[in-house]
Amino acid sequence: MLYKMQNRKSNPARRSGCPLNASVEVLGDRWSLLIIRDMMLRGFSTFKEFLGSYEGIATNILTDRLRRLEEHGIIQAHADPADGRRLNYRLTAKGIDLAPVLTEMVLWAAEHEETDNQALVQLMQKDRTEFLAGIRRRWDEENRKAPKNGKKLQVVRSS
Amino acid sequence: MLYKMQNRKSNPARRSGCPLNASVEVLGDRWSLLIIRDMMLRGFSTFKEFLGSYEGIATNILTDRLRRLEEHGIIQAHADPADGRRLNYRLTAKGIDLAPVLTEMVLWAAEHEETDNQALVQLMQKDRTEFLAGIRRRWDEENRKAPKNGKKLQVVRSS
DNA sequence: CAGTTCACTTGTTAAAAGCAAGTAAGAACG
DNA sequence: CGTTCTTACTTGCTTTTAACAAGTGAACTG
Repeated sequence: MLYKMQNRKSNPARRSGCPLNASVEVLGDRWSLLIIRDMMLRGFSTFKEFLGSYEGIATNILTDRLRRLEEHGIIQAHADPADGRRLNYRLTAKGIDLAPVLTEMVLWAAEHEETDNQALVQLMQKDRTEFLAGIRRRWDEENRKAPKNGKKLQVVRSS
Repeated sequence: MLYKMQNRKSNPARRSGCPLNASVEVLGDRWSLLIIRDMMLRGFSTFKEFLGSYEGIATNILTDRLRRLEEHGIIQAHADPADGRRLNYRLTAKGIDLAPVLTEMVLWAAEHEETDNQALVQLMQKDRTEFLAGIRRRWDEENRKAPKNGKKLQVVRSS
């Protein structure tokens, strides 16, 4: 098992109460933020889409990260009403609130590292507030229609 | 060896050109950001101080993270002119530019997780721009006096 | 109802983290 | 000026986590 099962409430033995440490314990690995990026910026929502992302995550790691993000209340899995095999993962309010973090990380890297995707970066640089408002707007819209058809899962996880 | 040695310029085989991925590859682990926090917010600068931080990093991991952060140009080691044993680590301009990232991570965790240090959080919430300006100001001051006595190391690393 | 797609599992190997102990260069004290 | 202490590491070993490859079962598709 990749991660020991933990009571899904609050903080099961955190290293410290520092808020930065809390963020690091949730997001401080090589994949979680990339999954959130794919959902927030590219509109991805399924296992297969995440798998196909350029960086190439392994299936077991992806499964584990999706479970962790769900345990931390950052994403939620919804059964697709049109296809029983498919799970649609969506960002929660807590998840979409990570937009400023992602934005600052993108801006920092764009300034100090060699990176691609200048279009996105320029959007962020031009008016960060408006960029964030746009992300929020899209999320609001998706959530206004989505919960009607794809209802929350009863059984979140089998094991 | 904890990390394979890599040419210290630019991007030695990055997973993708996405700026977020660049940030994640540099900062996406359980310790780097905490070390940066200690330097930025608590004024720590020596190996011993980092070691004593609450989360309890191991000596070999700390050595490795300091080396990585230095390789990425986020910190710089300076020989202490008053004590030849001691190295003073200081944030570079690239390093201090991480202040907005840290701030957003702290604010996110403060809002969505159970955390301590409400004093710091309220400072950030009240006026984020002024908070960031304060960090920058302190860094400017420290750099105005520091480079005079503690000059840059000739031999950065032995191996 | 044979084949395919989707979201995982399982098994194995590689890499990284964590722990304990040791070390070398330098400083402080007597 | 030699013993002791401090700082910043190394080294060796064990545990945990990540990565890679292959397989599985339920659900859809032609």
